[in-house]
Amino acid sequence: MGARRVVLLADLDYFYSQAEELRNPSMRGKPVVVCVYSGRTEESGVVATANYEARKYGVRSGMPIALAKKRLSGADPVFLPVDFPYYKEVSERVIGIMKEYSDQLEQVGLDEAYLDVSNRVEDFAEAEQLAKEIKRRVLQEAGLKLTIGVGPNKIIAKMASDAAKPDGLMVIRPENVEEFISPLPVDKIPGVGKKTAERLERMGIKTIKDLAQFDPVRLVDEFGESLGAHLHAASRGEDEDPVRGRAEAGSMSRIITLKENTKDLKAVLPKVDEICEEIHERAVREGVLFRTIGIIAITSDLGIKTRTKSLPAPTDDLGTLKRESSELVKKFLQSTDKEIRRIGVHISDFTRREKGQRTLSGYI
DNA sequence: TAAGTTAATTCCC
DNA sequence: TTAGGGAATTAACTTA
Ligand SMILES: Nc1ncnc2c1ncn2[C@@H]1O[C@H](COP(=O)(O)OP(=O)(O)OP(=O)(O)O)[C@@H](O)[C@H]1O
Ligand SMILES: [Mg+2]
Repeated sequence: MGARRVVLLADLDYFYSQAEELRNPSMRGKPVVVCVYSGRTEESGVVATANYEARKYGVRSGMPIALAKKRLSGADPVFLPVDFPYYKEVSERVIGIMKEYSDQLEQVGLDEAYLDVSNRVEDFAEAEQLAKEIKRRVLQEAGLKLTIGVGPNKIIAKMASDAAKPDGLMVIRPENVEEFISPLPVDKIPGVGKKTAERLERMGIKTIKDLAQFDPVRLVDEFGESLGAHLHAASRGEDEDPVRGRAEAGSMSRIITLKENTKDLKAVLPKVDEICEEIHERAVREGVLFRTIGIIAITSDLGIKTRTKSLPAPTDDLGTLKRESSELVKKFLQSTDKEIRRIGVHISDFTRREKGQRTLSGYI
């Protein structure tokens, strides 16, 4: 029961930029920056990712495009818009190769996958050889570099990969877990983001060593049963979370940036209608019915607000989608004084539309 | 009081 | 100071 595991985390290096270099190899050696343009002004938007040539100049994911341009002036950079369908295609080729190495594969986003190889290897030395083979094959057959972390669980595999990138391989055996994690800052623990790291810092906890020495009862007190226990276990390098395949896509969303911030419902509703039409078209094309409708509003202070409503029955009716989305936006604007910067619509709680299935359409 | 449902948030890529 | 996807937690409410 709960036999010791060998878990591997494979993470493609600077993925979107690397995919672009694959499509156009003449860009290799130059800084390549993949951008999400918002359309508000000519250059508004952020960097999705940048290759390591660009990172040398301090360019990072999430950085405004204008700042990246400034940092790269004179460095002969290439700026490209994101192309999700292409990255998805490239990703599928890579995941296909990895699936040959374990039937326990958990994909995370487009560029990462956990593999539980406990049944395929005898020890960590063998896992290291397997990881080398995966790296070799992904490079030969898909043309991409990646980093692999190997450990006794998902958290350690992930932290090993983070420490080894780019084009790296790091194996952390159980007996080396403590020395590996102790000196690292707490925000290197997967699941500890900005908010949690700030709270820990206020409690005087900066490194994982600090966290390991802290009274677990007080952690649970502070952070609740789940996060408190997770923090304590992680500080000791322990993590039982299994590698498991993820379900098919269960939601669709589309969010846009408005030309100008507004609190005027009449200015937002036409956009909401357009977004609903796009999402509806995709839902019908993919044959899904949705039972939950939501809106996402990013306010001028960049706060993220969501409002959702569950329907009495699944539907794919456009009128219902538009009515409910509009209603949620209207109620949101009535509940606040803030201006809206970005607006989006979200559908979820899918069931597949079976042949000839009918729905309660257009209910009120 | 327990169990299910709904809505909002936090965190991940 | 972006987009689109996912998992998990938690609080509040409903129902049995
Ligand atoms: N803030 C972001 N906004 C939009 N897309 C992002 C953002 N951060 C990461 N991504 C996209 O997700 C992909 C995977 O993210 P990840 O954190 O693995 O970084 P990466 O670009 O692959 O770099 P590396 O893994 O070498 O550090 C990236 O290629 C990237 O383009
Ligand atoms: Mg990556």
